[in-house]
Amino acid sequence: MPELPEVETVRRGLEPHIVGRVVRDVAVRCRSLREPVPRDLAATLVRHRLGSLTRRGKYLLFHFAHGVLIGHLGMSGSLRLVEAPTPPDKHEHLDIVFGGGAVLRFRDVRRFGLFVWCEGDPTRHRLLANLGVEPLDDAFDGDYLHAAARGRNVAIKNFIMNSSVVTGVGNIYASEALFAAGVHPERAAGRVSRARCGVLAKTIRAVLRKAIKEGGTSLRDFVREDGTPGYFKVSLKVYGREGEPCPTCAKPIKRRVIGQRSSFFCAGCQR
DNA sequence: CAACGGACCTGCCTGC
DNA sequence: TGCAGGCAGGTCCGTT
Repeated sequence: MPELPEVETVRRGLEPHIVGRVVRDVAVRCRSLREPVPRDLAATLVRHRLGSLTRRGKYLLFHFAHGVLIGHLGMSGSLRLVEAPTPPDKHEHLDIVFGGGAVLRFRDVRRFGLFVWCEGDPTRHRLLANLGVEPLDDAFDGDYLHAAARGRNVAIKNFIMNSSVVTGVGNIYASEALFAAGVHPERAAGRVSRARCGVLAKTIRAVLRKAIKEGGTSLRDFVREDGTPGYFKVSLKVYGREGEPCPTCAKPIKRRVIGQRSSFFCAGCQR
C-alpha cells in the first residue's frame, strides 16, 4: 500500500479539487474496514465545508469546523475523483460528493483502510497520539535516530518502519533507504553508529522526497487521485529486484524475510 | 518495556 | 481445470 510518498501524492492531488467545497452527499456501501465507518457519517458531514486536507504519517486528515475525518489507505486503498454517475464496483466502499461536482471515491480491496470521525484535537486521537516524528520535519536527523535506537536490539529495518519512532516509512522505502545508506537491514538498531544514523536519516529523507516528486510508487493497486500511476517504480534500486545485479557492485540482490516482511538488499554494499 | 507471531481481508500467481 | 500455498505497499493486539 501507500507509504508516505503515495499518501502525500494523493493529498496534493485532491487538495485543489475538494478543499473549500461543501459536502453534498455521502454514500457508505461497506462499513467493515479496519475500524467501522461511522453509521451516521452522512449526517455528520453533509452541509459542512472542508477547511483543509493535511497528512500525518500515512493518515489523511480532512479538517472541518466541527471535527476531523481521519482516513488511512491501508495496504490496497485508493482515493480518486470520479465523475458523478459512474456505478461503483464491489470494492468501492465510500463516496463523498462535494458541491461543484467532485466525487471522492474510496476503493479498498483488502479493507485494511479506515475512515473515522474525530471531534477535538486529532493529534490526541488514539490512532495519531503515538506516532513518532515526521521524517521530512527538521526534527528527524541522525541525532534523533541514534538516540532513539540506543539499546534496541531489533533489526534496523524494523526500527525505521516502527511508526512510533518515525512515521511513514514502509516496506519499500525502508529497503531503498538502507541500500542508499549502505546499512545492512538486519543490523541491530542500537549497533548503527552515530555517523551512519546521520547518513541513514538523510537517505530516508532523500528517498521519500524523490518519490513524492515522481508521484509515488505504483506496484499494483496504487493510483493517484486522477487514476494514473506513480513513476517512482523505475527508480527503485533494490525493492522487488531479487537476483538482479546490484547497481553499485553488480552482485545479485538478495531477498530475505525480516520481521515478516520481504526485504531486499546487497550483501556486498550493506554492512 | 522490547520483541515476536498472529490477526485482519481479498486477489493474484505459481506449482502440482 | 482445480486447488493449495505463498505473496502483497499496514497496523494492532496478545503473549513471552
